[in-house]
Amino acid sequence: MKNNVKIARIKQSMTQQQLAERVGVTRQTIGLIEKGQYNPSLQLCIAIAKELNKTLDELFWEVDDE
Amino acid sequence: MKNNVKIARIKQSMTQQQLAERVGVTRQTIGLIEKGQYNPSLQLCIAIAKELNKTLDELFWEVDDE
DNA sequence: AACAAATGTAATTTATATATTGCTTTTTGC
DNA sequence: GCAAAAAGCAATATATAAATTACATTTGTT
Repeated sequence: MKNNVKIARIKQSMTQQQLAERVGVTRQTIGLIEKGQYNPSLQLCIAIAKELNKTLDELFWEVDDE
Repeated sequence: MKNNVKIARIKQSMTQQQLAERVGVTRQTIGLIEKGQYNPSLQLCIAIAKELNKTLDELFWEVDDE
């Protein structure tokens, strides 16, 4: 479940906390998603993508593992 | 939670049952996703997209409501 | 070195996606 | 029109995403 959330978030100079608040989840949830340990819901993925000015594909589609 | 799964599935002349089997869920789950009543997991969205030869964006991104 | 902010991590609880079963309704081919 | 397949729908059970709380570690700043 690799993804590009962390990179995109840092490019926007946003903390996990800030992103979490804006999409309505906790900091821990964002942390685990970035770590690739969670299988987030589609709604959450969409909310994150919109906050980071990315599309689903840019963040979650065919992300090269490791 | 509108999406383009039903359209894409029919274009591939696949039944809900067949798609369900190929992505490893039940027919009911596919039915509810197509109806827009579910908030599926990212993994399932990716599996569906791959089976239908689409990307996440094509199936789930900014789908015009009705 | 000391402090603070950001992040990592872990246990427990709660909400909800998905499974299972069963029945009904619609669609499609003969 | 009839039969079978496909799809809609609903109740209950189970697995897991996400919340909550709490503490540890890292990173940057003075």
